[in-house]
Amino acid sequence: MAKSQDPGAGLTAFHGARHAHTRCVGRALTRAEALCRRRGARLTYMRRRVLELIWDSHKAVKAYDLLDRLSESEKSVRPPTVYRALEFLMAHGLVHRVDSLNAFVGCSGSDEQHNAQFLICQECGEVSEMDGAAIGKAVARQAAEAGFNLRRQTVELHGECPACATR
Amino acid sequence: MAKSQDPGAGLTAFHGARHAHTRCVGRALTRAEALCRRRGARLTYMRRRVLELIWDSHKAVKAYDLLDRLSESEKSVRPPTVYRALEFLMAHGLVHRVDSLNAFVGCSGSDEQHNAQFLICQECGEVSEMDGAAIGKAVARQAAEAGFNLRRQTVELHGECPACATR
DNA sequence: ATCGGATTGTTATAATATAACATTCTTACG
DNA sequence: CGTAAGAATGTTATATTATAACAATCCGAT
Repeated sequence: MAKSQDPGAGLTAFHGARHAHTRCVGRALTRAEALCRRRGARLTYMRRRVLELIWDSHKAVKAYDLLDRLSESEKSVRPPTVYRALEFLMAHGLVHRVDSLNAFVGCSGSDEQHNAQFLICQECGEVSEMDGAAIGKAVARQAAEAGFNLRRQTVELHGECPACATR
Repeated sequence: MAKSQDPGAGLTAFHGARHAHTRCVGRALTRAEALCRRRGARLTYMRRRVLELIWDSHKAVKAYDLLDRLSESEKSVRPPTVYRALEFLMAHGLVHRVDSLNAFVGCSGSDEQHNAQFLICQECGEVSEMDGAAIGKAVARQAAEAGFNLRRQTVELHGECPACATR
């Protein structure tokens, strides 16, 4: 249940230097389109463009890097444009904000509401999303014990990904 | 083991509107002094001043709020001064940065290295530090399963504290 | 065809943080 | 003591991240 049958495409795995990344991007865009259609939300040109750029790698991307890259292809783009697109994408769970990096990463989880946790490699910068049920439960339980009404969790784990750790 | 014998002074508890807060501040300063003496670190006037201001409440404080408050008592203080004091205090584990708030909170944990987790009330803004062993273990285990070499964790839980939840 | 809401453009600025170099303070040592 | 060396702070400037406010445009429903 936790393991993917397709190594390299697992949702919680780190990705090697050369995996078929086009597929990751394709999958993300397909999912975004389907999700927006279902919800009657508009995946406009700019929003799709930002999503593509975010999925350009498995690293978290800074808003102003997106801005620069957009400004290469489009005519000069301003901060609000990028932040609005990010806001939309986050609202629909297509992108996550990584608070400890002030950066954004594509959501590789399910459509459903999920408590995302992130493994962040300090070496290569790759970010891997987990839906760690055990962590989620431990968090929920401890919050409950403290009489705390839990609404949202930020779990960001910094260290070395398997590839960088063994290097 | 998880429960404090002294309600109102427990390390992982939220604090009521009127608890004897002078004691919290006093405890924090005493601890800071002892710790710095032990380590041969200098708890200078400015560092102590910043620590006091942070402990003025159990809420997370923004760097520029510290700046403003310092500028009331001292002659105009500039950002680097505050950030340097914060850097020192964080390096010695006397203060934590709450990434999801871009703000800082006094450390109420032990001197030892601890994996702090934060309960953050969205209503009143109070922040309560936990050292949730269960969470820490779940996190460590899941990281290990992913072949991830864990170095640092950011666990910030947003919701309503007991007082605000029942209101 | 056109009205109304959603989206994007544009300008300005707020909020957060650090670089780089000058000055002052403290301490250890002669 | 006096002073040299390193630590800490002051100062100036600027980088980075994010949002407010209002104008223009697009797009779908009537």
